[in-house]
Amino acid sequence: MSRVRIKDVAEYANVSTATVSHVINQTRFVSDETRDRVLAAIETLHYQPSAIARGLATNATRTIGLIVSDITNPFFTAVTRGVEDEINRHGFHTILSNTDEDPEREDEYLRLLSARQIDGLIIAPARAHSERLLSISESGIPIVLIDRAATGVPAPLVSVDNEGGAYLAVKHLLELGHRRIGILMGMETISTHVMRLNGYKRALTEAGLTIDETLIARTDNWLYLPHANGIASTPPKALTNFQMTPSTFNALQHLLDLPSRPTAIFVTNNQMTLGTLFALKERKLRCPDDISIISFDDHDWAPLFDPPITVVRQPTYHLGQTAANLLMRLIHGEEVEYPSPLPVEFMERESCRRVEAIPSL
Amino acid sequence: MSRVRIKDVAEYANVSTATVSHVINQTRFVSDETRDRVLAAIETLHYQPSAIARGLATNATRTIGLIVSDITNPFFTAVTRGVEDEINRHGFHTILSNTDEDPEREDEYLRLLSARQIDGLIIAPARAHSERLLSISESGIPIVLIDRAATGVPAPLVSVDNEGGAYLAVKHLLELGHRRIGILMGMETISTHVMRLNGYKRALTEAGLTIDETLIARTDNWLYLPHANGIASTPPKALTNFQMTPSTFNALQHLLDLPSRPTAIFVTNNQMTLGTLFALKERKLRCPDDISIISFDDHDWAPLFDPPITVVRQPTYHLGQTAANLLMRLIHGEEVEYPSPLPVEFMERESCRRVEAIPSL
DNA sequence: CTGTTAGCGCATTCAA
DNA sequence: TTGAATGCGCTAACAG
Repeated sequence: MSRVRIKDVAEYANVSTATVSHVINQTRFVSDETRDRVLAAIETLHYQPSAIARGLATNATRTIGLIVSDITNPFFTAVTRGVEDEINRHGFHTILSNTDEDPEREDEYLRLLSARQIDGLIIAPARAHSERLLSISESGIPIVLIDRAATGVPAPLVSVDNEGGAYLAVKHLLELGHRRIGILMGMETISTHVMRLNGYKRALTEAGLTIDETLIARTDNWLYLPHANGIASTPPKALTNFQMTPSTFNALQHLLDLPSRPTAIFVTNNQMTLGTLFALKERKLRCPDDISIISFDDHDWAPLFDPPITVVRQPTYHLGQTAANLLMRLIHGEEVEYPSPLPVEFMERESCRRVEAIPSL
Repeated sequence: MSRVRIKDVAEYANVSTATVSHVINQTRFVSDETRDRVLAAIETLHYQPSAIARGLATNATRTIGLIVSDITNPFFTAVTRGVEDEINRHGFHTILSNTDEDPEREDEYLRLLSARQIDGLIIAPARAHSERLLSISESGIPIVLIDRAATGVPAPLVSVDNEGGAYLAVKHLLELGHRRIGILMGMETISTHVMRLNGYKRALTEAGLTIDETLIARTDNWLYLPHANGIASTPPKALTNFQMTPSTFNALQHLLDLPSRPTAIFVTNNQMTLGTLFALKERKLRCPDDISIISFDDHDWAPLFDPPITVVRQPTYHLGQTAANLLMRLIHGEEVEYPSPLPVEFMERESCRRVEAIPSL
């Protein structure tokens, strides 16, 4: 730890602590001569100002909080990296927290972070309405929402065009001749999923189809597999009931067990896509021969799956960057206008096939 | 921000600030009556102690630093999650930094973190020897190394049995009859890769084979693809030259262009595995028919590749947990013994085939 | 059982 | 062009 304090530097350089402070922060004029002396002293003593003390004096910590549901979700991994890079570029630090979509954990983290006097917060809220988030906002700390909206919080939202992206995906399936199109979606407490459902519905409606509620499978984002399944080293997600019920896997079984099975499924995030592929494998269903899959959110390995997955890609890293950049501007007291949704990109690969005849109903 | 200070609580409860502090920290006896009064005051005033002020007074920030090369690498993602969970369980926070294996960035982050007076540090060092890491260690802040060793730093290392795992992998290939076995490895500045190379060599030597240097392909961990290749939304890794040269892709070309091509390749981490699969695809080489692949480090999607990849799995999440747990004990002043490497697990899938005849030499 | 008070290391106002 | 002195909010002697 920096055992040498500003006082030591001052004595060594034969100036007051005020002067040392001012040369460090360039906050008032100091003659070349004394400045050099101070700088030299800092150098030889290896002086390193204490961020803590500075924080107490200035009421600014140069630290921001980042709250996501799970860093292990590749979407948030990339977002986090984007935030990190941008934040660090400004000489700030990021404190990371995972909520696992649990509102209580979110509350706890919000409490802890505000005690830490973070200078700003980037959050993918676990639910649409949070009292604590509101009160943090009211206390004046800048907030940027990422990926998901929160009601009542006067903060910019950085997200993609979820409705439009979903619309694109489903439209693609329609154009390939599909008529019974299922959707596998996450919790409707999350605005993102609602938007994607909306896009799905709009595409179907525009095509003159009616919405069949049995084709809408809901799941949480977690546990895409009945466990003990021998796959990699992810956190023990199966630990809480909250995370268990109902898994992607189960939700999908329902869809596949339907008397008239959908010929295509729109899967609304990348974790559920994994679950879907596992489920198809277990049921020995071939994609795209038996069923077509299109997914929201791309990843590095999507082109390497069997088959390569057709997706709607979101600019994940850029999402994080944008949010961080916005937050920095808010922290610096600038006015920012609320950004419009970032565009998504359609990536056609091989997981959707053309169907000729409308399946018998 | 917490506008209400300890003084306000004290006045409201008609006690001294000392008493308030003591009921909060349970650091000396307080009568039930006054304690209740204080607690009530805290409640009604929504008092939230300032972590900053506390930090200045106690010289402890309840914050640790975590330095990895890239959170986007699924290995470090899982490790980070493990660290996070364990650290938060103790009421501490984690500050995250990505070095991209760049020693200068590492130095910079170390500097910033020590100015922040973190209570401890978990680091996957970018290189074996770091002066700054040494000096941080000497200044008395607890350090735990993760995944990789660093010379001269008196800190526990939490890693897996890299040598043994590599040995296992190569032994498997040998048992399947392979004799020309290539290795695709990362930078030798990282101890982990050296250990894996050692395991590779030991297996070959024990089998009575001589080490063929042309079968050893070295690469950095980055950029597993010539860019503009239309895959997901990872950070712009191609931005620095450091990260570009020589990519997995190129290193692999060399191996595949060999006059007598290896019949199997041991790929020493998951990022390079992606690169390998892309390269095979581009060369229209079938795995395992044309070439067998075995990889160090598992991931959720490995079973879904075509073919499912045989791997040596490491307990990534557990690795992070263990490191964090160790660090907490160091922070609390406990003596800890240096842990032995965690065991790896062999996961046979379908990317390695038996070869009958020894290929003509 | 509880209160007074002196720092923690820095930034900053007021003076000079 | 620079110093002296005060305070940021809390903890922890020391005192009672």
